[in-house]
Amino acid sequence: FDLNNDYSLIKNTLCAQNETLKLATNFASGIRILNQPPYEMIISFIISANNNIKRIQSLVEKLSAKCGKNMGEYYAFPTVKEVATLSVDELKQLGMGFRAKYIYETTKKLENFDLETLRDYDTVKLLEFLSTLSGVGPKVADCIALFAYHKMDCFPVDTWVEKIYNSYFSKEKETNRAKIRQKLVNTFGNLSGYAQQYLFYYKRELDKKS
DNA sequence: GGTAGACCTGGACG
DNA sequence: ACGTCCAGGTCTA
Repeated sequence: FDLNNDYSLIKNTLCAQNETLKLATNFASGIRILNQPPYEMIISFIISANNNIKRIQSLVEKLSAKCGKNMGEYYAFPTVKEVATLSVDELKQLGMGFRAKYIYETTKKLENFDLETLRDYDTVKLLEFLSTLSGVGPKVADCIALFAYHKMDCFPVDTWVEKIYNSYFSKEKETNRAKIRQKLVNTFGNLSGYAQQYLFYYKRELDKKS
């Protein structure tokens, strides 16, 4: 948890942006941006591509059970060295599908790389590096930068954000996610990550009810 | 440099 | 029941 940040100040700033943010911050008031382990985020978000949340969770658990440390009640998310012992075929047997190759290649590349060194990078450099990993595109790179490296000037644009943008932030329909990202980051600056989280959960909850 | 299609898998939908 | 569609995108042509 990043308890050092003043969330009430952040919320007030975001509220002032527009009416949707006002609703979103009030609704999802308990949101916090976590600092998750980089490798775990990388693999988890590679798995998330063109997948549904239930299956994403299931696959993460299967991978953990396959090669993660037994913690008694559960299995820890495996280290890069542990995943590196698996073949593409074994990853496919877990149900990773076309992502098996991405996980394999990315893990091989990171096996002898210290992901902590990336903490010194600025956001642009970090995204640039992450994008070189197999299975990591713009959206996944943003998620890793935000959730593992706490880069708050990132705004991951997924299908939900695209819907939100076209519903509340734009008159004309925009499908180019790079453009959507650019506009949102221009709007929210260093609070982009927070805005994304508030809007994301707000929209998802909104759709559940209807 | 920007844009369609394909892509594992399994739960939901008709 | 059983084919079709779709899901927190990325890769390739």
